[in-house]
Amino acid sequence: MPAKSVILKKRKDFLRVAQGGVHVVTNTLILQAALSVSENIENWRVGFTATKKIGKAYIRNRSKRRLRAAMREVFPLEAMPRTDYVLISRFNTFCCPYKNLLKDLRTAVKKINNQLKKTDENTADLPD
RNA sequence: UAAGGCGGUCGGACAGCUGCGCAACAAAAGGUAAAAUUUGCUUGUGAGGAAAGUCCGGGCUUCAUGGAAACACGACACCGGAUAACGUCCGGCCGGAGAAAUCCGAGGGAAAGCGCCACAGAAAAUUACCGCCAUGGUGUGCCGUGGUAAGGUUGAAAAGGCGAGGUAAGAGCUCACCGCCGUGGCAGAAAUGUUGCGGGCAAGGCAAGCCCUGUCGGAUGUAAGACCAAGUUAGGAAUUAUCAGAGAGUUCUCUGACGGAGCGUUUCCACUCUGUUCCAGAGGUAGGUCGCAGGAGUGAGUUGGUAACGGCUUGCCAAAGAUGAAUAGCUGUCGCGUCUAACUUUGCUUUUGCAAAGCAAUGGACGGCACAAAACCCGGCUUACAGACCGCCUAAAUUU
RNA sequence: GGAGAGUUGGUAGAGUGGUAAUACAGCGGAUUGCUAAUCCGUCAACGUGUUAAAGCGUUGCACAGGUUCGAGUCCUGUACUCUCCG
Repeated sequence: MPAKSVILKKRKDFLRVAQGGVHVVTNTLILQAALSVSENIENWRVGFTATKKIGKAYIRNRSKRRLRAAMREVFPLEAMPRTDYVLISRFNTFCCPYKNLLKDLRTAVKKINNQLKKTDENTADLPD
């Protein structure tokens, strides 16, 4: 298990993941991911986003907190190293049952890992 | 009693497990040392009454500066006070609502000027269509001239109102009362109230139309601004360069004059900067550090004041300080709310039971269970807000 | 965090304080053997009315107040949308 998760903070990182990566949509959240560009980082990294569309400030804050709490339970078991994840909250992230949130996050992470592996193999096959 | 009004306080509580930001402390590695870094069964601490809207007023910041005058632009506007200041607050006046407590009001000027008042109506501000009266003519239908503004019609609004006198008919033409305007007395610090005298209607509404009068205001917002600083990039050309004097000694310095520039514009004064022109520059992008938490602060007592608020004494806070933004997630118990019953009440039935009503007690179910989260800091305003509690006031209604 | 603009039929989009234009789309009709194009009419909501209409009334310019005889327009507050500042 990695010692500590690294939180994404820079706008650049978010844009790179959103444009260059793959994404999975579930009922309660959206997950984006891309391989990390930095070679030094052994651990996975993760960022959280909530748009103004889903509500006012206190709703956005709590949505992100719940995502963070769910991440702590799920990611140590499921996440791949040297990968950047971005979790985006949806309308019902704020009010849905916590168990649903956990379940959705687990399935989303598994799916996205499979997709990442595929793309990784494809790029490896391509001749430089 | 229930109802209404005003002011104030609070804004779920406790426990467990897993976590977050900041500060302190300790340890680790590191190095001359320090900073930064990592770790911690360590310790402490961590959202609001509106943190919100960004609507006002300040502090603070930079813009190369201060003062005066005029102009422009904007805000405000009964009177007096409070305040650092305000469009805020307090007290009073006037107008309106209410039975009262109490509440509401952008509440200066329309006799400085301009503008607008659609349609309708004769006329929307020096007006006359129908009327009424007098008089002349006449074809006896009516027509002309003059007077008048009481009555009619329109409209949101019609030229003081109402009554009496008066008159050809009428009219503030005259008079009483009311209103209005001017002016004096008294009360008051003033707004204003009250009262006397005079005028004789001249003066319709709109200033949240332009405007006038008075008061106030430079712009900019912590993405201000200060500092450190990867990467990248860093002197050429033309022409000899205001005037006078002095020093040094061959392009510099000082003094004075002249020209130019200096926080909306113009002018003046002082002060400062600058001295041939053009391009490129004279560094500061990514990133980081500071700004960044104790100040017009607040509890209690006392004192001045009707009050807002001020003075004095004494206590409390220097431990929120983030920046894709911490203060949480889950579970349990209690509390709260809603619903419900095998619970309660009533009716029926010999009982079992059936039906209806209810949530005061008992049991159960459901529910993040008000509005909403600091983002430089204060004083206000505005808007959102489940529920709980406290104090004072009113007396229409009901009861005793 | 800060600064600024806007909101009018289904859509676009005018509108000096005095009757909510215009275009497109839609609907109905004319034209045609049929369609397109063209031309004419209609077109905010609700109520009333009628066999069906016409007509009549009320409310409508994001929402709520205010000024005014009268607000889409002027003033104040609220909500929402968009743009700019890195």
